[in-house]
Amino acid sequence: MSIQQYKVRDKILVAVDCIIFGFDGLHLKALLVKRDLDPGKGISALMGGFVNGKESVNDAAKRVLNKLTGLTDIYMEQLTCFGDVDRDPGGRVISIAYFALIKIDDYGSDLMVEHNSKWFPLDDLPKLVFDHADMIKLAKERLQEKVSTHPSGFTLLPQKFTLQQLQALYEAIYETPLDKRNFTRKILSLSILKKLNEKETFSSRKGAFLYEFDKKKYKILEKEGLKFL
Amino acid sequence: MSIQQYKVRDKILVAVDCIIFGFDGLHLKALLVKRDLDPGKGISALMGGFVNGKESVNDAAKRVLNKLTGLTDIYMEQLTCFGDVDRDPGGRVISIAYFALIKIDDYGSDLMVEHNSKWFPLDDLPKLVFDHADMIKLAKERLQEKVSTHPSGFTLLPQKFTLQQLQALYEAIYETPLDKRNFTRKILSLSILKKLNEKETFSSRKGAFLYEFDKKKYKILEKEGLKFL
DNA sequence: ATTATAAGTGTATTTATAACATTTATTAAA
DNA sequence: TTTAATAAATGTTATAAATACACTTATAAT
Repeated sequence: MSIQQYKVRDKILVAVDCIIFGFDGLHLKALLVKRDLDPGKGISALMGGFVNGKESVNDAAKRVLNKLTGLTDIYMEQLTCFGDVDRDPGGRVISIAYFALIKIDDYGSDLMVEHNSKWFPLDDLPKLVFDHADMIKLAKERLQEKVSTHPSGFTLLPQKFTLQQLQALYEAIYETPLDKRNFTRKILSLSILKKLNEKETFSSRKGAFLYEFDKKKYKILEKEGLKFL
Repeated sequence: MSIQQYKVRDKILVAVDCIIFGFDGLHLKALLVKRDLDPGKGISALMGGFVNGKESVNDAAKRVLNKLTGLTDIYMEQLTCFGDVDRDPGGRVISIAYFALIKIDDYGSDLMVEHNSKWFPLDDLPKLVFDHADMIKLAKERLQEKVSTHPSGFTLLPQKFTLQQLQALYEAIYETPLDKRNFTRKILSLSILKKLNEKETFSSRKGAFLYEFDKKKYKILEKEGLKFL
């Protein structure tokens, strides 16, 4: 219900593109599709779509993400707007980029076939359409900042995880090795992990204790501001 | 020169809005105008405008900012996209918000008359149109993060400034008092300030030494990542 | 019983942050 | 010319955080 319309001006196509991060225990990965329309048909691209007039930009991003993954309640936040005039040779399209973090195992192989999608390690990306490589680069930087002050990274791990998995995740995100003792001490000192009476015995004979993120405790500590690593 | 056009879809009006920060030595302020078109005519608002089809979103923000201030080379960065469906009762308009930092003295009173603009302390803002209050709130949070790792704050001060002015600026941005000795030691330890052989004697009998930001030194140290406060 | 594997753990050093009060330079007024 | 007033300049100590570094332990497979 508009109370008054603006006079005719340059309307612009608005798209959303999603940088979807996953973690396989060793490498940070991005989920890419083969673009199914020209320009750039057949080239690797981020999952994206146009924002329609009746939905918010955030909702458009959720819709696109849900279409690709079938998942709802995905951790997602807006990255930035890419607004260069010639970024898309198909027309004047600005794109609002979002980055999302999902558990790589939640994304089934049937969906990969259906959407012609594939995980790529961040350090070995294929050629990408338009400015999508810039988007991924920026998203990675934002992810690094984010996980240093927020527990968002846990979203990339299974619900139950070992301290070594968590460390491997931070090492992959920061692209730097970390000292195991210092890492363990630091992360446990935050007291936002719940140690379970379960071990994962897949990767060692001794077995490593599993932990869970303790959301309640975190909510209490959040206000004062935690520093992760 | 498009190589192929997308088929007709929902095109959307795209606006930019600028949160322009200034510092008067005591308070952090935002520059606001009286909106000159409906809806919301006469109500306080951020300076904004529509993005036209032939300019990048960033260029649109620069244009709008230049129109208001007459200034070029302003420190500015994109904040985020505000994309709710009903955020603007005048129609479906998404807005890319930018925040800018200027020296309050650079903005002459003739321009204030011409644009019906005025500085408001952040803790005493008038009623604002649409979601502009949210934009300012978010911009302030981003500014706090920004100045903790980048020397952007200097952009709000005169080129030559005293350590007390700099401290007052950080106190205003963080909304918290800081210890003078600790502040001085910390900021000087970064060695990105050049002490001048000049004193400013306006606010004390003894006079306080003036300093300048040393851009060259900063560029060298930047890579390793500085932590300001 | 032995071996192989990754898990789990402690200390000492360095660096950063935080808390805290007096002296100094200068001008204006007595 | 002394005195008073004002803000500038300055140092130390205590606490907390980050870093560097290597051996012991639990378990399953042989």
